[in-house]
Amino acid sequence: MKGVPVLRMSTLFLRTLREDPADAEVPSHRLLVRAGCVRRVAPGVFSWLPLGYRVYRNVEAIVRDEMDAAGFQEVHFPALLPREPYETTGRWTEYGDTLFRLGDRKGTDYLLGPTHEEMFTLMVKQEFSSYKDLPLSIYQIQTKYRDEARPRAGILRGREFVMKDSYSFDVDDAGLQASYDAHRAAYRSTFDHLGLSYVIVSAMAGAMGGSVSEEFLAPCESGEDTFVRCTACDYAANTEAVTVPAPPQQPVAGLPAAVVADTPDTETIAALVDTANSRPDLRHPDRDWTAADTLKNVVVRLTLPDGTTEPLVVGLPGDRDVDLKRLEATVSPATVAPFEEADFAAHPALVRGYIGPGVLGTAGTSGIRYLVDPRVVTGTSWITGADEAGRHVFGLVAGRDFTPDGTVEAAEIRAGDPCPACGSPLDIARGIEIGHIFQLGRKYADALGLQVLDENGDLVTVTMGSYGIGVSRAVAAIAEQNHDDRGLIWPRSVAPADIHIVVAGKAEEIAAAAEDLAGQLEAAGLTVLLDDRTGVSAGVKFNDADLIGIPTIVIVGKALAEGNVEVKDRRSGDRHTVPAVDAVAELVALVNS
RNA sequence: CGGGGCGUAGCGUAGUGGCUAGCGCGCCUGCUUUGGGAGCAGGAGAUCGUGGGUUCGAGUCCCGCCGCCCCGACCA
Repeated sequence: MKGVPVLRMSTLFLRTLREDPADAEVPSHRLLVRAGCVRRVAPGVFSWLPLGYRVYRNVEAIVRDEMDAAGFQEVHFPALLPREPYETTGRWTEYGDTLFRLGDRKGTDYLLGPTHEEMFTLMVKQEFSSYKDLPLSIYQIQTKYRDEARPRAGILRGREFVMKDSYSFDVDDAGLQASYDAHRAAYRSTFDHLGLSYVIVSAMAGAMGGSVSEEFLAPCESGEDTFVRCTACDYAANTEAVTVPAPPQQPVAGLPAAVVADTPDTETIAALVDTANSRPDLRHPDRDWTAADTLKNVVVRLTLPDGTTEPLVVGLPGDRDVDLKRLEATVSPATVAPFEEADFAAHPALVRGYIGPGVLGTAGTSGIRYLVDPRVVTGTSWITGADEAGRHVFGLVAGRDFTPDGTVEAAEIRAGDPCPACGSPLDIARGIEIGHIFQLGRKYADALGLQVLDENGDLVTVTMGSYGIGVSRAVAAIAEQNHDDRGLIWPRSVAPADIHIVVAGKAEEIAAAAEDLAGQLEAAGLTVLLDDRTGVSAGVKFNDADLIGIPTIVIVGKALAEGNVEVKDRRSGDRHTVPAVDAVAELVALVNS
């Protein structure tokens, strides 16, 4: 931001708050509100005030510059979109209540774009028809709308937000991989320049469709995504995308036959294990039974986008809970809900507390789809329900006594679980999703008929990638990672100004010296916030400066008597005196370093 | 979606069915102050989220709705 006039606190449209707003919990929300950066307008909808908007614009400019530098071309779509393209790809339905829908005066359906794959696909279809035109990567920076069930944490998860979304178009898989890699590299550079620390994790494509997908997560407590990181190798994944390593299959020959036992009042795993260990006829010959010896069968109700529902049973070791997010990610776009009384009433074959594989499976008597955890491999032996009240079966062997319809990744992931890549223990942490890159493949091109002629004159369907950066969310993520108990600490690259000058003292020479310094810094191309308020005590100004979080604070005050000013580093708190005549050179060097 | 908590001035809050809804911060005026959230005096600012109900009387009790925050969603 060269040549920007000095911002003056005396006239700035800003009111800082001395106390935390009562409705803000996470640090970024609290501090962005207190520092006068944003204000809430409606649930999940925020306005930007001057200081916050400067940060926002800096973030946006860095994103734009990086995209341009990578050779991607900027376009711009409307946020208000017609229904038809989204109907064609099925997302008018798949997006469900998350889609903001509206009608015009004639009753025609419109939507506010949650993301723009359809529009980009159609635009390329309209303009290009030859392989010679590809590869192509185009992007926009635009306001998106998603009617989130639960907006939260200020601008971390809003219903209106700004996203940079890119789309790549290639004739073949190798081209898609190259475009994907180019975006991945551009994203790394972007987040580096934004001053964010991040990890790249394997992810689930979800409703977006496609195969390969990675997320850029900014690790922090307030994050909504849980991810794992290997303590030994470089494996990292969203918990939704972690694949549980399957143990080797065991020979079934020689295993004892399954035995059904009366086990009254053992509707919970804990009660079942206690009973099994306390009864001589059920005891394990060598050791105590544990919950991991049981096969727990959890029933859920899937709701498909068209509103129809179907039951699904997930079988998993009894010491594990079902992670609904993981399950939902694998069955998307269907949603998952717990099975309720009415559901059990409709399926009498399911005996609560005693459900077992006996009746399960699409080929079983119940006809209910039965998927199991990858640990339930052929040859493993289980204690599980006998499908009769008060009875369990011991020694039921997978692959011999029952055959599930398939496996599913739905069990909770715990710290210490083995890494799927190397077997070392996994760590668990939380992060904010700041970027997501997908190899979409041909889902949208197929649905919308995006084809080009190849060098042989044959029509081929284009393969696509889609890539998003949460621009407004990045502002909040940066705030989450860069603050202390006194306020924000912006990275230099996005700070609302380069230098914050505090006029500490009422002497005219002090004000004049501060003005002079501000003018020189401005002339040198730095952006300056000058606290020139009169009648405001130095303490108030110092506190506001710490709250606002410009990385370098220059105090013009009592040191001026010796011809000095003080330069304070916001992050470290270190301060030192500098001869006023040398200040400009030092500050320019500091900012450009 | 479910459960819990909350909603009083720009912000933070007190208010136990009964007087003109109180306090701090912020804001305005004046004077004094001015290096880590100054002092004194005076002042403006509230349909107590909203709609209904109970009551002689409701910020206070009841119900609906809206909004905010937190937790939860399976234990077979």
